[in-house]
Amino acid sequence: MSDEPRQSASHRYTAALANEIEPRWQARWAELGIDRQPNPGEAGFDASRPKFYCLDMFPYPSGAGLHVGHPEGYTATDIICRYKRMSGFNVLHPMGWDAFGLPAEQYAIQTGVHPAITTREAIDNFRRQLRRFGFCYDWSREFGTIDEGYYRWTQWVFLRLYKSWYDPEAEPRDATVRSPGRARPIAELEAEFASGARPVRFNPLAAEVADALKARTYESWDELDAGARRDVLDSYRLAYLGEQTVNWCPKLGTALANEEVIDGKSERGGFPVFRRPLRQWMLRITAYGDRLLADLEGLDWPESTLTQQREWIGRSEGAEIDFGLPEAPMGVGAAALRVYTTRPDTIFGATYMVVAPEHPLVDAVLKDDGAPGGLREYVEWARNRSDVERQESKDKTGCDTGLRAVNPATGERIPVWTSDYVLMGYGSGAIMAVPAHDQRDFEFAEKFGLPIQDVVYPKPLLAASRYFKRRPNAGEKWRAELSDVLSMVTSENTEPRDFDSIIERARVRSAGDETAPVTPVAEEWLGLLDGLAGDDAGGDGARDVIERGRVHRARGEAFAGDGRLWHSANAGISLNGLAVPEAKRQIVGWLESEGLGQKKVQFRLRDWLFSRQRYWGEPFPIVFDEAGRHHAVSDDALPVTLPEMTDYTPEESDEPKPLLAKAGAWLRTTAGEAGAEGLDPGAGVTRESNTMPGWAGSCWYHLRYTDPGNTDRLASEDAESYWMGRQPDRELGGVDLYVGGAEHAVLHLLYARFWHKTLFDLGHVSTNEPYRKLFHQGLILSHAFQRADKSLVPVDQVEERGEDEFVETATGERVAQIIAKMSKSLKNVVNPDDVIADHGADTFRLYEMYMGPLDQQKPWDTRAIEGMFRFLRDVWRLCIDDATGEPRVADAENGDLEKRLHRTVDKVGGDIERLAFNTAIAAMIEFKNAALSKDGTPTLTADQIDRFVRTLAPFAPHLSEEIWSRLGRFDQRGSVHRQAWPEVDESKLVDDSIEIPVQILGKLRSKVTVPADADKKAMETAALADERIKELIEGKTVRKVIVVPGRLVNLVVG
RNA sequence: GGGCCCGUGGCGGAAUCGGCAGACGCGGCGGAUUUAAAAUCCGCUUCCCGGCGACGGGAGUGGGGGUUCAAGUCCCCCCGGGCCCACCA
Repeated sequence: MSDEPRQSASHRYTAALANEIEPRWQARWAELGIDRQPNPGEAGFDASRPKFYCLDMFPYPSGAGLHVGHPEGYTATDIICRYKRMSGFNVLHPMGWDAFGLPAEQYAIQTGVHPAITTREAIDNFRRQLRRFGFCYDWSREFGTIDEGYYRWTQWVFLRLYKSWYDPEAEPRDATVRSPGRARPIAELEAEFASGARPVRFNPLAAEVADALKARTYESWDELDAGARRDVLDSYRLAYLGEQTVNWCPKLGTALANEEVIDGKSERGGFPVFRRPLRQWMLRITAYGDRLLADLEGLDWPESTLTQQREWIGRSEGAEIDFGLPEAPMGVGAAALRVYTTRPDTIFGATYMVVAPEHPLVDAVLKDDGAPGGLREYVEWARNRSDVERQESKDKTGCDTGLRAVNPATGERIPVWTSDYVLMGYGSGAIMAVPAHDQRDFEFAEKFGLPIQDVVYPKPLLAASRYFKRRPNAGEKWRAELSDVLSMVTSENTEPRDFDSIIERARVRSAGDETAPVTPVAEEWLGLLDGLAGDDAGGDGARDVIERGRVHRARGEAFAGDGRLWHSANAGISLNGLAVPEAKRQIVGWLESEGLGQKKVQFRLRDWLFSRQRYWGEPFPIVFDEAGRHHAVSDDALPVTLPEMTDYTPEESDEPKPLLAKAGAWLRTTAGEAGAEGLDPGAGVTRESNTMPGWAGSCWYHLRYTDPGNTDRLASEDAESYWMGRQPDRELGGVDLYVGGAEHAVLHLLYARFWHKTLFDLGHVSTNEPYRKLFHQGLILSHAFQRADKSLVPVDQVEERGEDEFVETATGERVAQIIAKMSKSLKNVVNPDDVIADHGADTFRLYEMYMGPLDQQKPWDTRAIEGMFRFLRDVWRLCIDDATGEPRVADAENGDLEKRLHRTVDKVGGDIERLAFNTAIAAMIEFKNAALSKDGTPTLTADQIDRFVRTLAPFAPHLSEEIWSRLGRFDQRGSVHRQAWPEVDESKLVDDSIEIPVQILGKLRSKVTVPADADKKAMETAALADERIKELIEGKTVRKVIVVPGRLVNLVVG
């Protein structure tokens, strides 16, 4: 082997060489600090450069280590950051750890090892793996959310929420706020109450405060005692204690997320789970509902994410309506039942009402002796039913409460039922049921035999009638056409967006067959429409339709679409003949004038449940005095650290008991010891023993990176406003590019926006929105195998039998190869460490970027990695002599290659800007293919290698630096990663002459070469002079010539 | 059930603004080199028809229709796949 001639080529690019040069350069870069980015005011900061803040969603460091999905987004941002740095930007590109969380705690329960230990180990492993990729993070800014120096400020932000309220009338801080209102310190509210500048009352926006309390306005602040003042102020806080129904598992001693509850039992252990109201910390995110919605406008975010946020916020406009309860038994206590509806226009069709099983009215009825039989049993069953169960079975269940309400529009007495399809958490927990026009109400009414009353008449039929009227002399053909229209109208439950398109389709269908039969359905509808034709708004014809034409009902559906009202009249008001929007306006106006209801904006968004009964999270900076009142820990006393514990097993209990409640010595202390504000230092206090949820740390980490070591503030004003501030050319400030998975499209991004906005309102940060531009990388998938019954088989239990034939080893059964998510159980997870060992980090980076568009999901193909390795090997061979390891430099410049190089630089730069790394790499491969000589002679001058290597550097930083160094450039000018992006000579991008296609009737027939700047006339002349074209148009008339300068010529011949 | 996204060669994908469909890579086929294989290098590679060949003709971007001189791209309908939300009145 050793005498093999090619063996002398010992300087070839191999995996071994990659694994030698990569760590070597990583160490050298760290030593030189080339990825350090100084802050304003620090040595080495260049104020003349614009800034670029590029943020990756920081990982949760799991024990399993890095997944191939992590480096996908990280490589993309790395390329952009390196490119931006070369293009003259100050680049902030940090990395850290989202390290509080459940998995570490679960592991601690099993092993007794403190979560901090396992988490620190996982962080060290993640850091090692990330560094091996050569990412240009400024590691001097690294932190974890579990660092005391970090979560101290998480607690500090919580206290800002605790000490603030939302003033809907306050002037926004700047014009980027698109909806009124702003958070203000609660001290200002107190001062306004005390001075009489503001009427003293409970917070009208507080969901946790009873309506009766909210209705009252107090004479003066002095009238109230200290306790009452606290109650009033507490109702305004953005962080407050409120009741929320949760899934409570006594055996596990914790509340569970809905996903952790299956069939009413805990996922772990199978213990029973109960829905239980629990008093805990809530954040008043609903106060920001309008702003979180309105400020989405103007963000450069994926449309799908914007949509998801809008839907999650779920703003709807409707009305609150009071239904009288004249015969309610004593003890029910309410004279009216309040409902929320988005369709007040359908009130004439409200034939019964439904309240949630948790509704106070139900409890009131149950206290009464006259409660109907079975009600108690139903309510108990329903209240203990988990959300998961409710979702699994959508069969309607319910029970009559025996109460009767009065429909204010019709004056009729209607029954009040209870059912779990009405949720206590939305609106007022009660609805007016309109079974004719709401699918859920319809199903309920069908099941329990409740009356159904139509009041809205579908518009397509009105449109069809107009169409019919336009053709009074309709013959067979038109009848056929109309029958098609009608069959479409009646066969589709969706409202056609455009009636003309239906007509168009009908015309197309019937065009081929003039005698198309008139179907029985169409016949019926033609009859109905005949009756209707005389009067759109009403009359006997329309009434006939209403009575006979209950098409939707016949199909087992309620008609929920837009349309016109009918049968909607009493002595007080008539909605007959009105379209839905107008009918809504009229009925709400009438209700308001009668004092029976008013317009109401409702959000789907609920306040954020912020307490967890867990250990491994941020402790609340809150203590309770002996009277049970909460008090803030002062800013100076932060952080409140977690107590050491030896046993992480939750306590079995009937009452919710957080894990920290076991830490007796920590739990019970004095106000002085805890640093509590406004209490006698000797007073005994109990610490809040819940911890914050995993989301807390990720709500503001983008701010900390700007100044991670600051001990006085969450970040200095200078650093924060420089990195997060507005750019001269942009309306919005914030992070310039935020890249991460689409799984965070709602919760993380909504929570972070909320915190950021509060900090903005209070003057702690300089922008209204945290993330100006957002991008989601697509999932990286893998192969898996599927049996005929669709069950999946791990890849190690399958063998290949020839072309595309796979069988399960154990059974010999044939299985299909499919694309699936990587998962441990399928044994198809790719380990980044292995890929780097086999090919090097540069190849790995290139491969992941070459797989396809960054935002699409793509299957991992181990074989295709080879292609990227070959590319890098060829680049190496292009620049470095295999035998000597010296650079291969041509003396004279090849003009064609020079042109290509300029185009490549231009294309790659543009592609990076639009995150199209796959095509950028393709362009570089093309250049390599053109430049690589067949005979082994050098083709590129030193200057050309210099520029090409700079172009490749953001993608393959190690190989580029090595070639750069062997070219002598490192010694002369320092690292390739601190060089400028190669300049593009515009004149090199255009050719003198270009080949343009000549089409005849849109079909390519020939090509002609014309000067690049040829005008229309010249192009036309050249095209018509072409031999082939002349031949083809021989004897035909050229009717028209389409010339697109620089692109093509198209001849229209006839 | 609702919303969003996506369907292009054997495979991943390209076509950035309605203007030459299939760039680039993988795989495959043929050849060179080799005692041989691997590796490497060179060539071909959407399909169909004709031609020894240069080449010529036709079809073609899930299916059907429309707009246009021109459609992968825009509009309508249908089919298939994926993701998210899901009793929110």
